[in-house]
Amino acid sequence: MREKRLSITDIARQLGTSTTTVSFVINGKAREKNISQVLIDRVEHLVSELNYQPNALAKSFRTGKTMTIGFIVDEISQPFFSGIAKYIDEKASAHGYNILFSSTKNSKKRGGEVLQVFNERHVDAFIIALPNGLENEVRKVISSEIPVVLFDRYIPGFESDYVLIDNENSAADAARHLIDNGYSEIAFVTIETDQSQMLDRTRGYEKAIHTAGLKPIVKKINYQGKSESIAEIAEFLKQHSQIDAVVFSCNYLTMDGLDAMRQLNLKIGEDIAMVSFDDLEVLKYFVPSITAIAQPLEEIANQIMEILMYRLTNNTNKNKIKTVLATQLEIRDSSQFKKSSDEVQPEALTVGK
Amino acid sequence: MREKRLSITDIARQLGTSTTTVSFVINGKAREKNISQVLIDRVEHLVSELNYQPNALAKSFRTGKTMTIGFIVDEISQPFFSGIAKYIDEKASAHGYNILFSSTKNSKKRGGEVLQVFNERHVDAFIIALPNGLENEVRKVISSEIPVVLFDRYIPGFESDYVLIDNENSAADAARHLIDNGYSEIAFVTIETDQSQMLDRTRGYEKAIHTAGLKPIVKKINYQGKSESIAEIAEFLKQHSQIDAVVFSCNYLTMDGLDAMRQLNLKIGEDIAMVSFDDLEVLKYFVPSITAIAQPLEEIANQIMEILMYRLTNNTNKNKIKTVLATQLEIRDSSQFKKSSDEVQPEALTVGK
DNA sequence: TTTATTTGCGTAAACGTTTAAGTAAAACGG
DNA sequence: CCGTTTTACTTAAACGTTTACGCAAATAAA
Repeated sequence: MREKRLSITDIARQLGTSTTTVSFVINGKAREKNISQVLIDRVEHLVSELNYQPNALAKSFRTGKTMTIGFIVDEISQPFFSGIAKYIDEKASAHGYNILFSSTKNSKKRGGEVLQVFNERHVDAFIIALPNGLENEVRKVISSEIPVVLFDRYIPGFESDYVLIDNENSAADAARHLIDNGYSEIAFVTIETDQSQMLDRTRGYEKAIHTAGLKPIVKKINYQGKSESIAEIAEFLKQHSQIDAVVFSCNYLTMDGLDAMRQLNLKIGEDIAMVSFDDLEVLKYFVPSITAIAQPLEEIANQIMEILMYRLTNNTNKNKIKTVLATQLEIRDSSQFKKSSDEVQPEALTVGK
Repeated sequence: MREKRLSITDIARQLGTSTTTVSFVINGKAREKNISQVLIDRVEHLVSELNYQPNALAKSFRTGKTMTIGFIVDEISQPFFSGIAKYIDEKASAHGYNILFSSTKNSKKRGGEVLQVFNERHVDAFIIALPNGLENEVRKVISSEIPVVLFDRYIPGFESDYVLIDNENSAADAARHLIDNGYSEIAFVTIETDQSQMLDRTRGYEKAIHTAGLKPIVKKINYQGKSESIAEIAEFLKQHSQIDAVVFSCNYLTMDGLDAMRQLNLKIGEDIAMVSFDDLEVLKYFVPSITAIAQPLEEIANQIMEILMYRLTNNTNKNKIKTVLATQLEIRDSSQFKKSSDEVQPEALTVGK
């Protein structure tokens, strides 16, 4: 038996005025609409006395604006996405927007459903980590003039606003870092995919390797599941025993790689060096700590919200805004072995010697 | 220039029928409302042909149901919360509900604002990790007959549905595990708070310690920030050099503890054992791996959604449902030292010996 | 003083649905 | 064949806002 909420009509009736007036006062349009100060005061007083809360549903229905942003990612529990979500929430809240989220599991089907549901709910804008194969559906949304900002990945040639990181140069940096530290048999472990960010990372790695006159060793995992992936990485490392360093192309491959190396009893920083694309808490606390390419989460979220706010205020979708951000290579102990062992924590390196 | 969407009226007009009929068909009430099969078919045909999508906003406005659940936590980026969010999203989506989330930063002010905003938006239900001091506001929501399920913590004597874990016994288990493995100077590091889950954990620890005839060593951190916390833990451990094991009462204290121990050059599993309340990926991959109390994320989410669905279908708020779930003590290498070193991985224990 | 403008409000329509209530025709019961 | 029930639909109100438009009174301009 939910009691009926106070409506703007109730306020108007109690004041013997019209809903128009009350609405103007509540929305701060009183001055421009020539409402007298006396009446403004009376309205405001009663509103706060009765603790009147406007019905956002009715408002949205009438105006078409929901003050809601749809946030669609592969999986909200992935630290990268929940980290972005954190900052997006902060910034959106500051602008009066709320976040409606859902995970797609990187499934086109789920993605399409979420897109449709959020559309029916009239979200004012979308923030999307584009799942495979959903381009056409997203294109439809974009052409219906609803602001869409993609992040983490995009489709080459796909016209939309996006915020990415410089995947190619980041991967190249990582490879160069290993090269500079004396490694020469540097592998790159990635997934079998046509997602742009993964291809860019692979290209960056290959360029750096070629530039150094080395031979690239690329392993593409056809990702079926965690245990299969671990086994495949382990097998790969066993088969290529010359490898002295590995770059893993994303956070979950890094984790699988850690498992694989543990299985093979390979000691990181000693038997083999590694760099992770994506920084994870575990990497910092690992002994020896593991070098990683850190994405600037807050900056990504900032840029996304900048674009969205621009789109939402200036009602235009023209001239797509394409932002590419730099990453930070967090150099840690385990990738500095071959060059000189002085800088490495003794207790990490003397293990088993 | 967003083009006007198709409305139920357009459908009705094109078919030369009434909106009522169309509405009934769309909502699957055609049979019970005695719509002829012929007409049903015509409506359904046109609806799919024109790809008509009902305006969820108008629907919500009319019915008062938004098919939205407000999810309010301290910080969505914390793995515990984003893990719960993941499962909640899955299960809610399956029931046609979407999740509107926001983080409170455990601030009463932010929490109150979020609560109010979500209320104005007429979310159908709330899932809340109750921030300090927000009891009265939440109580108001509950008494307005909107389903609310609390999780992670609650207020003793606060009448509401909740899903908790058995904090007291979990902490006691952890302490007993250490005792059984031969540790005797076991500290408990927690925060200065009156949050129920922390008090319960402390009580569990103390009971187990007392039962074993040992002396409790409790350190309460007045949490001001990460670096202060690390310093305080380090100072504490330095002052009490007799300590041979520590239980950290929550995930972020565990992380701070790792930092503090690193600062002091204390080798986990060797100089000192530890157990973390809350499992984190870093703990599993740490060498030696670190024992932790793992909360059953999916089961917690399951129970929350069970309660919510019950409340949302049976329109009653009476007889609060209070669920307490067991945890799993994930026993790993670093807490099995004192008892016998046979079971511990050699490379972990021989370090520095 | 007359006319034009500004001030200060109110009236009422509209947004897209759902649904109570009504109606006419068909089917049924006796 | 007449009254009753059932079938198959329609009419119209309602949900709580926003806002275009209208209008009278006050003020300014001429």
